[in-house]
Amino acid sequence: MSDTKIRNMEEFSAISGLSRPTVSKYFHDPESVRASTRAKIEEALERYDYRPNIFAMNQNRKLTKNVGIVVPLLSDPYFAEIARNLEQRCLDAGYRPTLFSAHGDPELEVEVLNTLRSMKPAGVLLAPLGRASQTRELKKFCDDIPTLIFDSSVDELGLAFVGSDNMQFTTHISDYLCRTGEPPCFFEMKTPANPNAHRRRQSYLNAMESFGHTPQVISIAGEGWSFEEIGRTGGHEALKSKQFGTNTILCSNDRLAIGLLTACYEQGVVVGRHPEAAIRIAGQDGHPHSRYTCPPLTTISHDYDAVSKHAAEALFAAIEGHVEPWKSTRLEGKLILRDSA
Amino acid sequence: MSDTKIRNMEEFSAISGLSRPTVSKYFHDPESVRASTRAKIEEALERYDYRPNIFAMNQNRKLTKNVGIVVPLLSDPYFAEIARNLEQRCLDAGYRPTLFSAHGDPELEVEVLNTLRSMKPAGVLLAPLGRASQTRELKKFCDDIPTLIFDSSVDELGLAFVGSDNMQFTTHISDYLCRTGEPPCFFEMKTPANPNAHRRRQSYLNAMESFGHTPQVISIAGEGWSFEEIGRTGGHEALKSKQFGTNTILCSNDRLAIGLLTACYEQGVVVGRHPEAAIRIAGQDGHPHSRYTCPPLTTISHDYDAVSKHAAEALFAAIEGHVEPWKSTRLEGKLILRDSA
DNA sequence: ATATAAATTTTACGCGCGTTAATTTTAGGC
DNA sequence: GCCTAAAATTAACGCGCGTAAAATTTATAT
Repeated sequence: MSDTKIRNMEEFSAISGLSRPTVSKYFHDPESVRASTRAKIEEALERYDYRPNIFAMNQNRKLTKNVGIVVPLLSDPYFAEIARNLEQRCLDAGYRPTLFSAHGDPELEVEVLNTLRSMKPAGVLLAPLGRASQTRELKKFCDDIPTLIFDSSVDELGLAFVGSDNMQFTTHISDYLCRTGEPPCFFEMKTPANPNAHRRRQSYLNAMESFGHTPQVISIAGEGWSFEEIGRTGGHEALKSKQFGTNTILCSNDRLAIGLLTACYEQGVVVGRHPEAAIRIAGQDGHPHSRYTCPPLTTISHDYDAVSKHAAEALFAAIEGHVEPWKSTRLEGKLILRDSA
Repeated sequence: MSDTKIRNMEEFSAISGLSRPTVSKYFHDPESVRASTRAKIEEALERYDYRPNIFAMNQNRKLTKNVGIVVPLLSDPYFAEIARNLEQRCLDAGYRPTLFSAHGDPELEVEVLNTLRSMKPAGVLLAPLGRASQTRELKKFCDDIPTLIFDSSVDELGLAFVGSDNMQFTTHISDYLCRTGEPPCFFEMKTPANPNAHRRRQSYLNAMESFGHTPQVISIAGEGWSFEEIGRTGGHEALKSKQFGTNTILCSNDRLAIGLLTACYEQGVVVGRHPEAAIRIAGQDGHPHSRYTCPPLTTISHDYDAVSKHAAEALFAAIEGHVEPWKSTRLEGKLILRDSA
């Protein structure tokens, strides 16, 4: 590795014995130049560590290789995990991913979208916050930039939607709970931050009806994304005022369940499916942490890998020109049986 | 809002009735132009949504406004939280933060650093993975780009180090545990992923010595960053073979403690500080999840806000030319008393 | 009103690379 | 060795903005 600094592509093409346009072509697509030429460049690349100036590169290119990944809340390990998965797929496909989080704030989400706009991304993978108020901004964004919506769907925006089949989630786990004990009541936030919650409640109601059971929904107060705390506080209240009509509680999501488990612990309520337990608690999401609660949480898990694979591939296909009509793909979850229910 | 598209700064300066260099100056620093001029620009900004092309902007500027934030593992809520905090501070200070995670992989960390290099960042906030093998690459990076190291220190690299006082952490919580019950043994990974673990073990040994107690360190096997699973597996083994010489266990970090709590649950070992409990467990870090374990985890918490405030301010000061000699700032943690110990 | 400093305008070049069109070289088949 | 298609070179322009120097205008104090 020589340490003479290469200032630009002009200099680099000189030392590799080629012309600048050829080298430029190489960086755009290594396969587009002759093998012997490619060898020359890659040899020079070994000796000098030159990298094209990305700012100059992206300035004129109609299509950059940038891909934006936007999640509503990165501190939620569920989104962190799926973002990591997507990021890796972008890298493997030769794109340059950039990660953004709205941190639960709709205004920040709009800010992120604007930042993204100025990066001229080839495409964006977006898990929207799902506030109705932002749909207009969102629509404008999707009109300008190839955007694939994942996790939670908003109208028929973007190229396509890929996410989990929330209906199937709730139906499946409700079925399991009904078959193995008392039919569940449903524990949720009155004003959920995530729109998937509505589908889950509805599926719960449908499932209970089809089983011939009376549904009971406990909707607790609380705003924002601190689901565990909301679940804990709401759980305390519900326990104290004996709102749970059955010994089985299906939570709208795992984070709420985690908070409820804490509330149960704090009130000395024993949770589990063994005979001495007072109640059963189940969640939904397959949250990375659900394995480590006490008792470990029975839940129905997103197929993280399949969701991100579908999402990434659909976006890349669209970027590369394979036009397809808008489509919604909803993947099934897998029941994970643990000790809590 | 008119919808005639502004193509570039030339056009924008025209409709705001000013010259391009003045407008350019404004975007570089709004305070650098006369108030009346600023008003004109901002009025035009209301009517037309023009944003300077960031690629063209950054191309020639010696110093961009980009700031890189690099953490070893974004799916760890501890890093996610501190990254969020740092990101906000960058935004507030007028910088453009970009978030990166090494996802626990040293090679990816080097990749991230190279990507960052090509972004010509004004500065970087880096929490290194801490693998000895990477220090050379890391040093080269720090030589070229103003880098502030946080969370875990590597030699005397970069502009400065800001992190928590791991010695104080362990000393303080050891002291608490000794005063309130049996002296603790120390539960850690044999080959920790994070170098802070070594300081914590040493502080534990020192603390026990100064209290006149015999220390006991249980080092469990396991590679990588799946601390909960490592803690759970190692916990099971340690419990079965009765390796814990006391009824009090201080874990090297909260994630390990969370895994150990699960192991205890699974073996029917009651954890807590009440009379019926068999053992006490304490963690270290103040992990966002520690509040919701069962029992809630007693721990000593990073001062998230203070760490990120110090780190961000030190970097901004350096960027703005306030040269200071290398300095290490280690902030104290706060004991959080909960039910586990 | 006048002087002076500060702000703005004008003019012009450069950054590093994308890209295009015309020209020349090269590789591979006959 | 010749022909042809493919690849590389040459030459040149443009992208959108940073920036510098000189000329001009504006604001503020006297």
